[in-house]
Amino acid sequence: MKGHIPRHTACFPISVVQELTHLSARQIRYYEEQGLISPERNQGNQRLFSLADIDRCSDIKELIDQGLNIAGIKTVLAAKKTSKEKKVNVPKRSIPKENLDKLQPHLKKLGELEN
DNA sequence: GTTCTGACA
DNA sequence: TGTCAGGA
Repeated sequence: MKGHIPRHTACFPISVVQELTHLSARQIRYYEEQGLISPERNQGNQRLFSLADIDRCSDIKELIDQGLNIAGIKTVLAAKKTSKEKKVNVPKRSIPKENLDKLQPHLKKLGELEN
């Protein structure tokens, strides 16, 4: 048989991705908004996913299950693109830099209260 | 019937 | 994230 579809040939509707990744259409669309995936579009403006896209969604799914937020996933996927097999240190939960900045004042106050 | 975008809880 | 509206 040669019914093999090239990994990068986009030809699946979002419903298929939902079944194969166990992600909701809402999530799939949101992840695209965040630049995590880049499905193509047909003439009707409907998304067309390739097997590569679905694979990527599976990765995202797992990372989400592990408690990672979008920022964390972006980091992982970026690292994955660079090193195809090198093992990268991935924090269980990445904290957006913005939040860390907001935390500084509070940490300072806590320190003062301790004294 | 299925998917799309935008918006609100 | 879920869900609804209104259109393609």
